[in-house]
Amino acid sequence: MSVDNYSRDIYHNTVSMNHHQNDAVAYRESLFEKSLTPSDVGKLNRLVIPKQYAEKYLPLNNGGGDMTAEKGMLLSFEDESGKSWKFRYSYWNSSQSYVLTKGWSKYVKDKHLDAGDVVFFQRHRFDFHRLFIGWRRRGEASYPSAVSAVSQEVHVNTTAYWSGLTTPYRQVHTSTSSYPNIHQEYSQYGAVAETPTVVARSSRTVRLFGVNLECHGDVVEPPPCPDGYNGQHIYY
Amino acid sequence: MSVDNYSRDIYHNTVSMNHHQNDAVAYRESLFEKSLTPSDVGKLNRLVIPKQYAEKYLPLNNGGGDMTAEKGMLLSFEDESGKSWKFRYSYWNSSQSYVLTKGWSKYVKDKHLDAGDVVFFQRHRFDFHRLFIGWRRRGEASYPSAVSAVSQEVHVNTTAYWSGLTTPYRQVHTSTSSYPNIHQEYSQYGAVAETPTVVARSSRTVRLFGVNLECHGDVVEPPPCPDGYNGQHIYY
DNA sequence: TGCTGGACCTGAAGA
DNA sequence: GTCTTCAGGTCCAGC
Repeated sequence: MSVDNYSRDIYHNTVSMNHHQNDAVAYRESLFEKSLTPSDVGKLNRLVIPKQYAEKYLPLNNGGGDMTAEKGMLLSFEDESGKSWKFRYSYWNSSQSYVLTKGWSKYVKDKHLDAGDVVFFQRHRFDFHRLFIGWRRRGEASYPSAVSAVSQEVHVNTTAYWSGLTTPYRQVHTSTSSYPNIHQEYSQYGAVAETPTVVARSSRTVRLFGVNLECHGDVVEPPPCPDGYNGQHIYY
Repeated sequence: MSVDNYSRDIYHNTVSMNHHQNDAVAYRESLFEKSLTPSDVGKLNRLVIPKQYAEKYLPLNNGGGDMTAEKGMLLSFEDESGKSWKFRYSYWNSSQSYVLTKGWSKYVKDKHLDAGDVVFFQRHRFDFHRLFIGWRRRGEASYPSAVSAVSQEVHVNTTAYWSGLTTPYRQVHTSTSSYPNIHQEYSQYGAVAETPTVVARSSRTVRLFGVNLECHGDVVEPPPCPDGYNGQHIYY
């Protein structure tokens, strides 16, 4: 059993759940979102990830000499229904850009996404290995979507203490940890394992996957996506 | 220092120079020329090289197991001002054609080329690694252009002896020699190195880059581009 | 075959 | 001016 299966939904019974959600949504934190361009939903079958977000939250170079960086990697994201979506994530040297390729067109079709619609990305607040993807129609505020509604709720619930963990991936992960979700299979629906392996041991240290993480109070960084992506790319 | 730097312009001071030229132009020999199609100067950003000339003078498969053939290669051409132009040169299986892609559109813009204009390609008579590119307006004879004027002059000066070297590239180059100009930087303007490494040693042998080349008198081949390209692609 | 996706390229726009 | 980003393209191998 993988470490992720151990750690899934450890707060399932300790946090009030929004009835729209199936899986510890209160512990998702927003990373970034993007208003989809015509190309993102067209025949190019790829999503360009704005470089600033890619390098901050979805590093290809996995903290060290990981060879997967060259040829890209597979990332798994859970959607609002708990379904797992796998996308190939890579860097295109020619255009100096980060892209989701393989699997992206299926997602666009499944959700009937159009240009101007918004996709957003989240991760588990404590388990950075768990990534989430959501979407909403263009023009909609973020609350009508169930997932993003809770995303808001999570934001409200964020304490000053935990905001210290809202840092770019590589700042809290050592080079020895493998990248989130690569080639990992998640169960189709909500997890059931409740054996906790993430335990808050003091006000300043969290043991996460066998690693003690210091949560420095002096790390003051705004939440990664507090007000959404003020996109330059608005269509319609 | 590369072999090209050694061998550049070794005849600079031994041959009368056309005052329009900057760099041993008397030793350029025409390879082929092409009347540009609308596509060649349009948004496709590529020049189709007629297959017969491509295979004769710009072989992608560099005489052996060179891996650069698969992904194409970078070729450098000097223009009439001595400026170096790099083009990606490759073979498109889908259309069974040879093309210059990357860099081509810049050249078209820089020279303000239109459909019907003519581009021509030359190489150094003794140093096949040096390639040249030139152009003229549609309808112009080849003499008004400085470069092509000298090209004519060179042709006149060609002796029966030297015409034995006017052979397809692969006939005089072994598989051990790397391809011309790949990733090589030329100085922006005329070369200054005058140390000769090309030495005529007898009436039948030329030492070129450390290789003795036999110049058989019975090799009778017409000059590669005696009268220009009798193009099928004439516009206007 | 047609479609997906992998790698490449360019032009426009902004910094 | 130059440099970077990225939207909108290309070709083509594989399925």
